[in-house]
Amino acid sequence: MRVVTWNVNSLNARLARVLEWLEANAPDVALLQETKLREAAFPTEAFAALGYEGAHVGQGQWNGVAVLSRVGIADVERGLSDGEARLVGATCGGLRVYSCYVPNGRALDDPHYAYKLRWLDELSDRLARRDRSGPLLVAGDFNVAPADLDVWDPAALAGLTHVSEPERAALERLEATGLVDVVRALHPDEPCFTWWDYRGGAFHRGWGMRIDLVYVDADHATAVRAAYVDRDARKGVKPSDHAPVVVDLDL
DNA sequence: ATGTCCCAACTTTTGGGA
Repeated sequence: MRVVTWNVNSLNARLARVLEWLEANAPDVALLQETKLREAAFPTEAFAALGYEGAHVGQGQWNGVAVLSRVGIADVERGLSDGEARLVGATCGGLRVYSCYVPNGRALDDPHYAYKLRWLDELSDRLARRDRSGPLLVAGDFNVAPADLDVWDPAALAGLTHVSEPERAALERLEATGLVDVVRALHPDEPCFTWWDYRGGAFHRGWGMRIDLVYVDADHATAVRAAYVDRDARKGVKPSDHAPVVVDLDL
């Protein structure tokens, strides 16, 4: 089974590129973030034409998460207690998946930063109580770089969000529910950046971060055959500022 | 590091968010 997670930064602006990518890479399940669409505006027919069913939690201008699947969608789970469109879960071909869009945090002294930490802890609490009878994959834009290897220059980011100790500790609590960061597990020494700012020529300068993560439950992490970032998708005309992260599993 | 992109709006330019 092939699963991809991708923060598309507006599904409206990115639809042609997303469809092209789906056709070329043929994932069984696609987890999208930042659709920025009302639920009524979700392009159900365009995805159906490629064989995908969708489950979308949208709120319009901001946020928005979706699951696309060509192996079935059941037991859709919508959101956390904050009411924002940042989490959707579903069971696709026997695999339980979650598409996550963690709050950005903005700055360490911003109320949005405390909200980010609370949101991650609520996600951890939810996953700690999960049904462990089948395989689980939790992925999305976590807006946290787990370690210094995951950023181009730790010194340049000191004092900013995405790299602070409390954010990293919140990710560690999530992992402690029994999850494995499979890109890092398969590539222990490569940065594997997933996001580059649109500004300042960041992509070409290599100023990136690994903030889009794929977690698989520890019992099934050994079923992962490949886990990689498609950085070519960050190139070309009207790219998202995030690249897709692909995982192939032999469940 | 902030040279961009995307959205909404009493839209033709600005402000908010990332």
